[in-house]
Parts: sequence; structure tokens; C-alpha cells
Amino acid sequence: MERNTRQRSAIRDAIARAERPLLPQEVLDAAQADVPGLGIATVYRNIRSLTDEGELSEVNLPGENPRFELAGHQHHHHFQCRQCQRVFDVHACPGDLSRLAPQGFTVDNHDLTLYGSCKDCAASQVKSSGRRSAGGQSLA
Amino acid sequence: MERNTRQRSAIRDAIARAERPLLPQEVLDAAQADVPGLGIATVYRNIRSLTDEGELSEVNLPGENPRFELAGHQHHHHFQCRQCQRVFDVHACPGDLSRLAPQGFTVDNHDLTLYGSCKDCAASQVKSSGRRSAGGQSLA
DNA sequence: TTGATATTGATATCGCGTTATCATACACAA
DNA sequence: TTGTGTATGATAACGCGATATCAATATCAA
Repeated sequence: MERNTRQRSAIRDAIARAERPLLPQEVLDAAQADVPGLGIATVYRNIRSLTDEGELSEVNLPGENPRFELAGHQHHHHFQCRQCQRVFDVHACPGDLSRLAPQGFTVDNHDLTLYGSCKDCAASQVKSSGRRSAGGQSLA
Repeated sequence: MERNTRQRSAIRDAIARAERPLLPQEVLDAAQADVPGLGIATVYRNIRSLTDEGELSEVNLPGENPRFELAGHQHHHHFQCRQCQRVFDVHACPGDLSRLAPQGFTVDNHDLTLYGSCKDCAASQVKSSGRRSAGGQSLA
């Protein structure tokens, strides 16, 4: 890949605008706003080359297909909304978790995924089901 | 599924003995010690019914196929060894991580995966590559 | 503007984990 | 022990995300 095509720009821009990891299909949907005829094969091709070139990084959540976001972020984590399934970046980190591992194990990194309601979904839920913060929260 | 077959027992026992989440293929390998002719279809069938009945629970790690372990464990986490790829239970937990989420987000649970060397691999590595604990550890 | 060639879009195909199919073997109540 | 109906094993088939194919199109150096 070398040429600067409308498709490639639309794909990169869509991911940049989202500011959260996107599935290839989400990239397609978003980038079709710029390039209506865009095909899924082109999305996969460009996601792959942009990842190989280091512009994108792959984000894997438990039980989910890979998503992609702009590379260059520091060590960070992710949040998945149980309502809309969208994934958001979490720039905070609990820090060193080596102590949690069993005796004799060495820890060099960790992945953390938070689950709950995103801002949008939490807001629309307050109206219908009333207070949520009173219950739950046990295993947060 | 109702009958008590050698195969079903071998599958359940293999998972119980492992004391860690196993891939279906790992279940097959382990259970074939008891029932040599065991087939992969039987493993999938029984994993499914045991899971439906609540005896097993599914364990999903980022970018990995589902593993299965005995159900009934409390909230816990997992460790994956970068050398042997095996997954182990981690019964410790960093606790409430709600504070890490962005403003307006509500957190009701989390998944944590630790990465590094398991006891076996860490031990065999010391001999060949010398001290490991001096380097790395930055993002633990 | 033109020509060489990389890229695209449609779609067939792949890869692989998982499930369905079906004849045979086995579990278990009677 | 016997009969009935479920479970098994071999393997074909499925589902679906991802990639390969290839003719048509677009990019970009000249």
C-alpha cells in the first residue's frame, strides 16, 4: 500500500474520529459517510496495512472479535457497555498487579476490561428504570 | 443428556483434575487418558450440556477461544503464561475499580488477565537466560 | 494528459471452531 | 438378561470472520 486513496483516508479518519476501538464492520459503517461505495474488503485490507505500519493497534476483549484504534496511546484499558456493546478507552490503570499472581509466577503485563453502562446508556436508563446506583455495585 | 457414560465422567474428571480452564482440545487430550477412543464431538457435546446444567463455566480471555472450568468458583481472575499459553486461576482481585471509569459511566464488573511466566516456565527459564526479574516489570 | 500500475469492489474462497448427521455401541430399567 | 432408546465416534457440514481473486477504476509520476 502506497497510494493515498479516498478510501484509505476515509478509513483512517473514521477510526480517528471515533476515539474508541471499532470493529471492521463499524469502520465500514463510519467510513461510508465519506465514501458511500466503500467495500468491506477494502476496510480489511487497509486496517491490516495500517496496523502493520504501526498506525493502528488491535484491541482484543474477552469473547469479542478484534477492534482497532489509533496507535500511540500509552498503556490503557477498556470499558464495554452492556447495553450498546460499544468499547471505550479507559486511561486510568490500577497499577502494579504482580502481587495478585500465585507464588512462583512472574507478571509482566495485564489486561483489564470494565463492564457497565456508558454515559449515553446510563443517561437514558435513569428515566425508565429509576435509580441504579443504589443496588448492584458488589463486584465492581 | 442423562446417562452416566464413561466418556462424560472422563470429561468432567479431566476438567476437575486440571484445576485450570481448558480448551476443548485440551479436555480431549486429558480425557483420552481415561477413554482412549474418545472423540472431539463427544467433548463438545458434554462441555455444552455440563455448561447448560451449571457444572462448568466458560472462561474467555482476550483473543482466545473459550475455555471451560468447574463452576462454583467465586469472582476471580486469570493468568496466561506467554510461554506455554496455559491459563491459571488467580483468586486475588484488585477490588473496586469503578473509580477508573470515565465520568458518567457506571461499572458493575470487570475482567482481569495477568500475563507472564507460570511457575513451570519461569523455573526452566532461569537456567537458560539467567535473571529475568532485573529487567522488565514496567507495566506489571 | 497520459500511461503504468497500485487499489478498489464484488464475491468466491478459505480457516477453523463448532455442530449436525447417522449407523453403531452402550446404559439402564424392567 | 433383554430391549429400548440415548450417547458415542467419524466425519460432513455449518457459520462467520477474514482473505484471495480479478476485472474495472483511480492514483500519480512523467
